[in-house]
Amino acid sequence: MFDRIDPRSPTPLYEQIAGRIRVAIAAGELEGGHHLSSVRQLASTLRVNPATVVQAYRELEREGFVELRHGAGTFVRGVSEQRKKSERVRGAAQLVRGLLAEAARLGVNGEDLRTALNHELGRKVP
Amino acid sequence: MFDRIDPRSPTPLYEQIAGRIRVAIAAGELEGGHHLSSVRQLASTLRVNPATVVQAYRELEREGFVELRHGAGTFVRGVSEQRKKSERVRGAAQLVRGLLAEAARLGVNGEDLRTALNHELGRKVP
DNA sequence: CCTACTGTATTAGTACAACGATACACTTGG
DNA sequence: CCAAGTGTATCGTTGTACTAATACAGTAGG
Repeated sequence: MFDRIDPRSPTPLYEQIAGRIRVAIAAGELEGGHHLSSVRQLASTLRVNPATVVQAYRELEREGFVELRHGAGTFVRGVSEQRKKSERVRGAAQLVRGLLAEAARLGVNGEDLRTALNHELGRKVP
Repeated sequence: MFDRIDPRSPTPLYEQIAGRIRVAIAAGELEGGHHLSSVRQLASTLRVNPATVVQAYRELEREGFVELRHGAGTFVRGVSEQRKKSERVRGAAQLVRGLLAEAARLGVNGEDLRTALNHELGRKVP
């Protein structure tokens, strides 16, 4: 799962790590109860400091994807499909609000954004 | 135009300043050739360091909105409607690509984004 | 039980962006 | 010509995000 992790990327290491695991969970590759690699183990695999892995795990915990159990390990939290969907919707809404704020700053209107998004997604309008 | 500028906002001062001017130009409130406030003048109005205003002006210059003339002042550049539109489209595309990258990191798919955007814009599908 | 494993907490170092201070160089109007 | 006003360049201080280092505390299997 961690073939390539790039220390020179502008996106922080802990974000890269959290990102991989997050999409794996969202995609259903990791099921609820799955025991993730320990902080030290993953850190040594990635040639990274344990604290960095902790930061990634903590972020996933805040988002409700995993559970950290002191002394035991870190486990994927079981989430219903319903919950997953509503989480995605919530996340999408938040992203879009950020996008709109940014666009307003730049003087770009919503219609331009919609056009651009449709273009980027391949123009198939539902 | 600068009723409120917030030093404690997470968005940098120079971004706030550039943002105001940018939308004013994009909206046509400031026409080509308009002489903007001088660096020092605007700085003193905003209770901010001149260098901060310079940074804002420079950003607008890179984006082609204004022109800085040494010793003379800073002026709004005349841009054709055509150019304005293509600039908006380019900006929108860039924003959307950023959005998609962010969404991929979070495990949110394009359809969710489209739905969220339509929802946020009031559902009217062209 | 107790050892070897787990996460936790605190601190430090590094890099970088933001902002400010100050001295410099160009333009323009009188 | 030159003084007043303009942008320019450079440096220093501050705050913050990222990563690492190290010592602490809980859990569980032999």
